[in-house]
Amino acid sequence: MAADETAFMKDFKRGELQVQATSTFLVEGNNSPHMYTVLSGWGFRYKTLEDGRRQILNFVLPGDLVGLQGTLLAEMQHSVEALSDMMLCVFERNSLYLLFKNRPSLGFDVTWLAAKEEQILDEHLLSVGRRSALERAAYLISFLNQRAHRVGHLKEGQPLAPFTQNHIADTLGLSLVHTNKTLKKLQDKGIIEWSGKTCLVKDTKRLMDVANWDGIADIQRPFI
Amino acid sequence: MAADETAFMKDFKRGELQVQATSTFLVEGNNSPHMYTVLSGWGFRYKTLEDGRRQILNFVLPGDLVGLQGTLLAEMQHSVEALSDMMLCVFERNSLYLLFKNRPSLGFDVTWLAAKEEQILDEHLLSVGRRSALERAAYLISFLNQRAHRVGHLKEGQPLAPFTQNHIADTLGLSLVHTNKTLKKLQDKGIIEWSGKTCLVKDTKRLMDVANWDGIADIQRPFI
DNA sequence: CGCAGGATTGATATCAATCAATAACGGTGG
DNA sequence: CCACCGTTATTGATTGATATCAATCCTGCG
Repeated sequence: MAADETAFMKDFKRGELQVQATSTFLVEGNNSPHMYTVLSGWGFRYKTLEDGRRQILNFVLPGDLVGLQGTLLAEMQHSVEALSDMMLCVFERNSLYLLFKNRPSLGFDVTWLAAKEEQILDEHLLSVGRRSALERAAYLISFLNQRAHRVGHLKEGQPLAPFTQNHIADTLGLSLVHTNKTLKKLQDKGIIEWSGKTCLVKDTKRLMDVANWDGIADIQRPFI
Repeated sequence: MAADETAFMKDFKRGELQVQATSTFLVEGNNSPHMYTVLSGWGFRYKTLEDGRRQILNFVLPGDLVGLQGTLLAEMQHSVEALSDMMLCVFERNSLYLLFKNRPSLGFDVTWLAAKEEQILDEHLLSVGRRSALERAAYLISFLNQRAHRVGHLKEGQPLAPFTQNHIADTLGLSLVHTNKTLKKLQDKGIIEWSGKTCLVKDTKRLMDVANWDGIADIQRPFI
């Protein structure tokens, strides 16, 4: 980001928000006046049906934009919850248009991020719709691992954390029990190691193999 | 759209493209130099696994932007196929940034459409991940029907067409046979009527009821 | 008339959900 | 330090939903 852009963003920025692990900071149906960029920590976006069934849509990591839908489409149709403590950069919803007007390149970046999110959802949908339980689990863990490394959220040899098998289940569209058995299979093959609220990937290549997945395109993400 | 914007778009526009029903006009992995807006007809976006399993991600209708991912992220990771004959408005991929620079409000609209697509994918993911076969089918048909009416693609009393139960199956993440049995159930309840490559919604309200779905927010879509 | 693509149906096989315990673990209060 | 408790993980048995297999039936069309 160029110097003048940084200056502009500083102006655009409204403050920082710290949220605690397990707290839901954006709620479906609400009409928050804010939009965020994740500075540190991670969380997830989800929707629920009336009877409580929950589907996790995607995870948010450092550099991700959160709440754009609410900003553009008037109302959030999903909630966002923190997995770890998070630090967020807060923006005023109403000033988004100013960004497009005064800094077209930043507006372009926002669109880039939106398109990227769409691409990820496409892959998730393929996964939930057409991959078997084992393939799905392998894909998800591989995806999370890769993404976490890319944004510098994880160092080499560190496990994904903290999250429960319930989170995995609700992402995969499987029951908790079956998810447990499926993860066990991956563990028995020596591909991953689940322990506590932690998942270590021991063999990235085989994991992607099982998933029948090529990985995330290695393009530089713009940062806003 | 204001008069000067129309003029600008005319300049931006590269021509029109007519595609025949069943032809695939954007292919996964390709790097097309074009981006499109749908003027008439409809089609669908999809991805496939190596062994041929196919997942339909979403449908494209008049007013939709097609190929934005390819433009921003270098490579299309899904294909697009026409269900009916379609007329497309062709744009040059490289000039997208100009649009952001010279007509921020249009850039803003592009982002709006991207966010909307994301919202729809969220709902589809919830559906495929957590709704039962019957609920899923009801949701999908209800969704398509509503969307087709909103964009003026369908008049009152007309059935959705043309598409096969195979398309439905590949959208729902179900097998063809089970999809057939599920649609039959909806038909036996008197909610829909499938005939040939056509599906008529007879009772919108009950359909949404079965699906446990509230419908698409009735916001005006920008047109590009 | 015969053919091809699409729709429909019944029988059977599989995968994943549900039910029901139990085990491991961390945190808390005594 | 220990007993207790809630959350998370694990396991086996059973049920239920959906996939697969194998026909058959339409219907529009050459």
